[in-house]
Amino acid sequence: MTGAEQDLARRLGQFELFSMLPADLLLRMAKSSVLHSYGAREEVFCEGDEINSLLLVLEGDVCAVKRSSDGREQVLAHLKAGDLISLAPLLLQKNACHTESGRASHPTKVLSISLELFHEIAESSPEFHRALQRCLAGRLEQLSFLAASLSLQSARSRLAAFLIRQADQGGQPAGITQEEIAAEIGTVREIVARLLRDFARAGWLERKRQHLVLKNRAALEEEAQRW
Amino acid sequence: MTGAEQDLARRLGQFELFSMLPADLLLRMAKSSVLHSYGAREEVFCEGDEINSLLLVLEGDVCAVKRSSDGREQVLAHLKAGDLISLAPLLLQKNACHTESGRASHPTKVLSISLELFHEIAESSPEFHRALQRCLAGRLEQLSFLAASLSLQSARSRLAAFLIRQADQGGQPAGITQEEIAAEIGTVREIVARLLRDFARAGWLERKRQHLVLKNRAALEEEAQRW
DNA sequence: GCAAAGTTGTGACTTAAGTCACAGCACAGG
DNA sequence: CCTGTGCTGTGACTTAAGTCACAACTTTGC
Repeated sequence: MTGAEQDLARRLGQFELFSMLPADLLLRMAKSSVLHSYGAREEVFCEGDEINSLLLVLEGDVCAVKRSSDGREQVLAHLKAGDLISLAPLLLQKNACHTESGRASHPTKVLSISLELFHEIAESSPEFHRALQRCLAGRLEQLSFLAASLSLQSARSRLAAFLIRQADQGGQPAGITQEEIAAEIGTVREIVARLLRDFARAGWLERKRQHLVLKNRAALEEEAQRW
Repeated sequence: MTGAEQDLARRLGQFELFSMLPADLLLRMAKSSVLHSYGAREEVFCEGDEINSLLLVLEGDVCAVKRSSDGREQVLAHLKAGDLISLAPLLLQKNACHTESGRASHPTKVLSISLELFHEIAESSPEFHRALQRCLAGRLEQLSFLAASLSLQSARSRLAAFLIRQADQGGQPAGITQEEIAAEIGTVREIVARLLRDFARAGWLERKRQHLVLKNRAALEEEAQRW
């Protein structure tokens, strides 16, 4: 038993999903797992691939995306530290496949854990079941919101909402290209560019290449509320 | 103990979600529950209302919808016999509110069960937890698909896909208005009318007022595959 | 420092989607 | 049987969104 494995086990125990698991189980997970590292924009998994291990995001951020034949993408979820990848297909059947593709949006570390161990964990603790449920329920709410906003809101409102969300999380929206913003809000790069220009002209923000500074949050919030 | 209650308990036990529960628990559910009936297009619950009991669809079909301020609707899910209503918010916090509105799309019976009893059930059986997870996971996959198709597919393709789905379930798509189809596929009534005309002109279906007869399923399927 | 690759800005254009208006149809209930 | 009410069909129009083309600007790597 190495110190690194104990360290990893401790980190696992800090994730909400695993916080109720006994130390020996965490240690077994740490021991039997394999670590993968990905650079920004690198493909982590691919729609259609068979799921042959449980993938857990250790750090970074993986976007779950669906692609159209003409190369457009829609981001459906962000999987961050402590999140499990392709959880839904995994729970629905044995020998499941990824139903989305995954791309690291930042440098990311992903832990690969054997499926047998996952099923053992799943059986072990009712608390773990509750945590899984909460996790699924949260994603369900997020996706409901996304689907509704794609259907009922304009690209303009979705962009405003996205900017607000970004600002709330990571300080200022930075290090993200217009192409990526487009994939988040369900449109194309040019539309994002034009809308950002509109917002800038209205004095709501300043644009400095991948670094947007919000100047009038209230106005953006109002725009985001339009349904 | 009346015969009706025993009968209800038996029906509950036939739903996948409750099939693992002991007979006495099913009977307690049946006894303490209240039955509500709704006509077609009647409102069952409303976005923003507090969730003060567990709602279970006994028979019929409830659409979970979100509305925009200008009166457009997007259907996000269909809750059928054996499905629980507003499950996600319920699992996420105490004193939760409905995050969508619900409208019966056919005559529908809904059972109202006390939240305390629900929590007791939830604790009782690990099998129940697994069933809940599968239920959540299934809805997650459906919503991912919906969000992706709203973003990446044309209204034309979404309509074709919808017609195929309808045909696969309930025989022929019947008893549904163009307005309702529009809410399903995320567009407005006139677009549905025009697209149906196009399909009819191409000989892919026949339109007879709420009764569509598919004539060329292969062509529709191909249209539905366009991404 | 320069070439290459990626990112952004923008005008001109096309097209899908949505809006408006209104006529015809069907069928439910007096 | 007629009359209201809701559903459908459709043309004309507007607008949001998407496409294309291209110039300019940044960053990266050699």
